[in-house]
Amino acid sequence: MLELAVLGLLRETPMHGYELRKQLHARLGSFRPFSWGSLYPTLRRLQRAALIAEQEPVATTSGTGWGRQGRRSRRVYEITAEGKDRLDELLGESGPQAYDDDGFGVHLAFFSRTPAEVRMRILEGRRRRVEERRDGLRSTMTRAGEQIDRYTRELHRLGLDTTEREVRWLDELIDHERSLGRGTDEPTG
Amino acid sequence: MLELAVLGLLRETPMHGYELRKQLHARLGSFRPFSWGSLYPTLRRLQRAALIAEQEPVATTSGTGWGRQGRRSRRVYEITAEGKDRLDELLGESGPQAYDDDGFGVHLAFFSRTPAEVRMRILEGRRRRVEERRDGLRSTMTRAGEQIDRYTRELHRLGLDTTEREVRWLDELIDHERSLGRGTDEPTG
DNA sequence: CGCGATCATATCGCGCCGATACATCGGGAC
DNA sequence: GTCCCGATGTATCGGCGCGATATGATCGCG
Repeated sequence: MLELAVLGLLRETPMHGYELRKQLHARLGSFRPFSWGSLYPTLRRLQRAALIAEQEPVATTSGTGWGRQGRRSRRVYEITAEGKDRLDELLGESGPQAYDDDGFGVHLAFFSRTPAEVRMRILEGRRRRVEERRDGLRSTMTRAGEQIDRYTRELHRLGLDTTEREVRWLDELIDHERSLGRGTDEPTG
Repeated sequence: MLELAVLGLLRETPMHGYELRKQLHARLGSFRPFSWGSLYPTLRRLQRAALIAEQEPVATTSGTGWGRQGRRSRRVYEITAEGKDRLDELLGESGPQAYDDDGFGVHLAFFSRTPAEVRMRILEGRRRRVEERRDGLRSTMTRAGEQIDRYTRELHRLGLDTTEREVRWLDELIDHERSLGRGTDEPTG
């Protein structure tokens, strides 16, 4: 997940870790609030795998590298050719992890780069997933409605409401995707 | 989190791992779908810490222990005295992890055993948390509404709707708690 | 000139997940 | 009768992400 997010951001522009995390938060908000403890190890891992590379300090004419007013150590990363391939590979996946609670938000945040038919598969997979959850909640509430703890019942009630709304929300997105496919709509960035 | 859930269930009745997980799902549904890879290691850990204990096969009168038609190896666990203490300790906590996305559902599923004033603190903490998230989404959407990717905007729209509803839902629960405190309502198990 | 806030990187242990393996048992197909 | 399938049941392994925590530079403010 973080791998996809980092590669997706670095494809747009080189950045250092701190900035990366701010951008991540701007896009994903609290859907996936990655922490430092994930980010830095991931950067190391991606670097070792040569999917990203650290830009050299680049001594300027007057040059102490980072020097002058630049921060002492500020590792700016850029995506490599292999990294781009890997990103495309990740973007092309539409398996369960692509519509998990965890993964769906991340994928959606980089949907513009995702091929249209993969987008469709992910949205439909997510829809199926959320429907399952909704149906499970419904049957639990109706069938065993009597013997369930009050608080648990409330929790399920909220879950039912949430899932119903997400299904409707997904339907809107799917409709929009379809209309894009028919060329009816302008693909507004 | 799993520790709390397992101790909470075993306090009610002894069970083996498989059954434990089914019960967990019945209560938590997809709020916290714990996997085998979590459950069994956790049982081992709790057993090592002597918070739970494995019941002996107990040779019956006709007795081959599990034998006859019983499953070959079916480890039935029960909570120990230390386990009960630990459960009370966990139930009494109202820190951040008690109203995290992850932890809140689990706590709520065992709210009946939670002291009333702790319940209140958890509900209010959760409310504050969800409000923060809601406000963050609002400002992101209004302030940077123009330059945001369409899909990201949709994601935030769903999040905003969800958080607004959860706040209202929490208000209902809080009201109910307050009415319980005033003794107006029957504490229906 | 000192001080706190922000910027910035990093590490460590641990909880949890997904995949996978394996063995037993009940029941329906044939 | 037997053969296979699906449910029951336990278990492990690698790896990811989290929370806590440490450390230091830099900036703005008084």
